[in-house]
Amino acid sequence: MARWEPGARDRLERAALELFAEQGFAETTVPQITARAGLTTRTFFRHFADKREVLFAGEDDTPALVAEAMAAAPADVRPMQLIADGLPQLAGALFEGRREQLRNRHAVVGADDGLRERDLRKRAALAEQIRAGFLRRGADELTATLAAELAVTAMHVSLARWLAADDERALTAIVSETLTALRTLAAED
Amino acid sequence: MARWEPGARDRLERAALELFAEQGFAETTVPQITARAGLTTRTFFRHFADKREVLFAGEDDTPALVAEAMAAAPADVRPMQLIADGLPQLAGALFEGRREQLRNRHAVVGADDGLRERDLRKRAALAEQIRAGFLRRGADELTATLAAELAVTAMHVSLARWLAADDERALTAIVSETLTALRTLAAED
DNA sequence: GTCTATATCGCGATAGAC
DNA sequence: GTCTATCGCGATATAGAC
Repeated sequence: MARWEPGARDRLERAALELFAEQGFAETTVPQITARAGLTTRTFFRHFADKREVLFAGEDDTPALVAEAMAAAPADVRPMQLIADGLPQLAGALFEGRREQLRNRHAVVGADDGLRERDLRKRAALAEQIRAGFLRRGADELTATLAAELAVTAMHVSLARWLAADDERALTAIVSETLTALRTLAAED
Repeated sequence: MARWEPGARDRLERAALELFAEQGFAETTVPQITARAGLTTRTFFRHFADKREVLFAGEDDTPALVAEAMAAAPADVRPMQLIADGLPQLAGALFEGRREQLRNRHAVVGADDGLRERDLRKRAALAEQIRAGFLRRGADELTATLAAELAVTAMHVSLARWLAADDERALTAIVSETLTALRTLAAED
């Protein structure tokens, strides 16, 4: 018998999610989480930098998938083309199939200012990564920055629409639609 | 003689800014700030929700100016048109003339993760306000959301370019240029 | 694992403005 | 009087140091 059960990180995540849903994020303390998971406060902070982070640990593979997608495209594909071709698929790969779980998480995050801040920071970090990717592909500074912001915006707007929808439309389709709307809007005038 | 000096909020802001510049944000404690301002810790938290907020109090008139600009435009002006016409002016009104001050603040904010988060949240709140404005002007949900995100993105990218530039180009011109680049990018393919 | 600094905020009281 | 800014005390949680 091991001195400690394996999967501490997992149990912490689960316990936290449950408690956040039951009592709200701000009302839940780290000692409560660790008590439910059968661990100590110290252990919690060894796995997560702060209390918020436990909610965002699930998204940790996003950067790798993004990097992969950006590196895989032929060198002559231009930014907007890459976004139009790659973003719908990427969104599908990242989120499709976990709609209910993401809906819960979205509700918890949306209900707390501090969590929204963290969410925003993750999004900004992603934009920065994409921007770097476009620069590496030869785009100029301004184009790379704007394309990255555009991609991240399209992604999160699409995700929100997908989670809010009653029907079962594929996220992939919603992303494409959002991108089209964005291009129509920009062309307007 | 008054039991307390007036302008507590102002003194707190000033003291905080000084200390942040002298020692950095994370290294400055609220008791230090209140000591310098001649007040108590409790008073600080009655004026500012948390330590970060003291750095963003200066931007408090932005929402009013935005609301005014959106309400002033004729009803038949479409979102992209409104942005192209209004954003450069708005940016000028909000920031022009305080370049050095904004550069300092930008450096302080950029050096701390927590402050970046707060900055992002302010930006998100602004986007939400603009989105509501477009909805009130009759835009559909998706268009309103995208137009708002586009406007806020163009603004902050422009601001960053303006602050980073060596020359003395007007912010107004940079905003217009950024918007053009964004539209060119979106049209690409 | 333990110890500790300090951020955060609730409560009740008070002083002056209107 | 009522309202608002302020104060002192104290409780609790987070997060980093040892």
